[in-house]
Amino acid sequence: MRYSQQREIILNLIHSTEIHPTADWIYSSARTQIPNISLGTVYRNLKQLEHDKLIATIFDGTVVRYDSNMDKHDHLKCKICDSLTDLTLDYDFKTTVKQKFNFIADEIEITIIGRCSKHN
Amino acid sequence: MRYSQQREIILNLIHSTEIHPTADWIYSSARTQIPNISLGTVYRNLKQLEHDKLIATIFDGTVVRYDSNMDKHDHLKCKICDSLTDLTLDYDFKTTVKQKFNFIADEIEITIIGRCSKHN
DNA sequence: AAAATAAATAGTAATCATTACTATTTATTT
DNA sequence: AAATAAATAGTAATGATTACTATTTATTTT
Repeated sequence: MRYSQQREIILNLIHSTEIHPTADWIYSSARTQIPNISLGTVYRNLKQLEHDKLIATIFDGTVVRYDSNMDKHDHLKCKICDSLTDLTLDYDFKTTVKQKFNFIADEIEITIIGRCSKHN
Repeated sequence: MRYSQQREIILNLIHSTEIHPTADWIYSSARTQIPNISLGTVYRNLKQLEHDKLIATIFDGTVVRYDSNMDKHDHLKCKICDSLTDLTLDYDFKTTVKQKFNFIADEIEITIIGRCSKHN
């Protein structure tokens, strides 16, 4: 993968925030640095960065968000402020589903939806 | 909510299958019974049925699926055949996140991704 | 049972996120 | 410095979903 300033800015933006930004947020933010960056460039680079395991994709309902935290973790989603917060839960479902369903688990996605500490 | 044949057919279709169908599958299937049913009618009714808690929405990556199983349950997603299977896991994360994060959990979505018994 | 009504429909246009395409630019190699 | 192939900007196309509107239809009222 050849260097590009666009990709570096996109990756830095994702690392700069905890909000788990959308492609559109990244596009708007990148434009303050490269005003004529193309939205297609953002999407292409997001795909490449995900493929190279430098960022992760989160499916938040129907919208796609990006995460710079590559460690195994789960999410808290606040219905009121729409925030998505990382947390690490303790479980061993892989063993359970192998035994009960003969299912080989590669990943486990857990999202807990409710009200965060600021909104209850 | 006034009766309509279209809504009845849509609800029956969702109850008739285990595949957790998409709006498009429901539209195609409904057309065998009402050839000129409108796609907008399908979407409008899906929303109404969900609002009235007769069906549930599942976000499978970026695609939306519909589920007639309204009991609390989780999903196994096979990467090979793309099937989505219901299962019920045992956990108590609500207590954990209340204690550790003062987060009030309403729902918990768990999807286990991997290979089902037919594909390993 | 017929007329009135408001909800639901079909069909089409609009929107939104994402992907595809292409001529031009640019990082890297020769 | 020239060659080359990857990356870009800009635009068009796609796919899922929603919005709009004239017409139809289930239900209520008379």
